[in-house]
Amino acid sequence: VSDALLRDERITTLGLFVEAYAGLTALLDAQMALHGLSHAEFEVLIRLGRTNGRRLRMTDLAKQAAVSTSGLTRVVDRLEAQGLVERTSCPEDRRGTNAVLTEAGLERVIAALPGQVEVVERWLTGLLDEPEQAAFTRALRTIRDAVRPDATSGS
Amino acid sequence: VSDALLRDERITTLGLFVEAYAGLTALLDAQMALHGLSHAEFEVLIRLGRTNGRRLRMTDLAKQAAVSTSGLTRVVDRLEAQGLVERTSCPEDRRGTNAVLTEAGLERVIAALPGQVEVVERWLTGLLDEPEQAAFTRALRTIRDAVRPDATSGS
DNA sequence: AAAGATTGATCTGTCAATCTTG
DNA sequence: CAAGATTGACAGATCAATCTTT
Repeated sequence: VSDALLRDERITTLGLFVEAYAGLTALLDAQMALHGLSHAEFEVLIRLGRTNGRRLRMTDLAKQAAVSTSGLTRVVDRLEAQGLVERTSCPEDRRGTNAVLTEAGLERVIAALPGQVEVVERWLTGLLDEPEQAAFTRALRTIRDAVRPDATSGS
Repeated sequence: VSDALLRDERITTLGLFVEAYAGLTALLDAQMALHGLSHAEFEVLIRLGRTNGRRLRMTDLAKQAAVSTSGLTRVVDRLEAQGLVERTSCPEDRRGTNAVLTEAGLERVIAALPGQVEVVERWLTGLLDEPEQAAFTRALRTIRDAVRPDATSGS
């Protein structure tokens, strides 16, 4: 059996991407755990925090956070139980539900942010000089725009 | 409450990283599913395929693939049930178990690779010109080397 | 006692089915 | 009937506990 593909350059790039992501998120998750948040919970809170009115429909939030709608239902269940998010029904479309960030939710995510920034600074941006950082960010944005056309739904 | 951190540049970079990764792996996973493999299974098979003797100890394989040892036990259980991997006990240390890639396992991962390469080419390398690709790969390697010091255990 | 591997309990996410509203 | 959201059943991974070998 020919196995040249096992060493293919593009597969190597993919491997680096996967390993860098896994290593970095392990550090980020450990940091977030100090503030009682999981990756998925942080993802939801920060997206609500950045939105006008600090609220999004469940469906839009699910698309942005790249989870299924049922997965989002469960994340929001947990966040609501902690008082970090509230559900309110959409006035203009009674099928819909808005997830709304509470004051406590905003405080929680803001409390977690300095630690997250520190990890990113130490293990990512701090390892690259200015032009490298710019090139890296540009490449990521190019890829993101291609593979996640609906990542900004509702915002 | 001050919320300037919500728009911090480094958090934005992190967001791009997470979204690019999520979008890309969704495409890769769909492609791999056509060959009956999950992400974790592919990860294990390709690492065995690249190793001398096509075998690794469970502990080393777990470190490389960034899963817990119990998680690896379960992945190898499934792969063994499909005949893609075999367990053999280490001759020199009877506590250890080697996971060995079978001929069928090698064929399976090689069959899946062209599709993976195609996805990477189309949604990552193909979107960047030569110097951008080189810079992107270099940055990823820098980050990976920092955050995953044990990613090459046993090889 | 420590290391390698596995197992039971549990947690988190998905898919398919269901309920409500448009 | 389609869209938004939720629920039950289930798949995949982790942690803590256990067993064997060093």
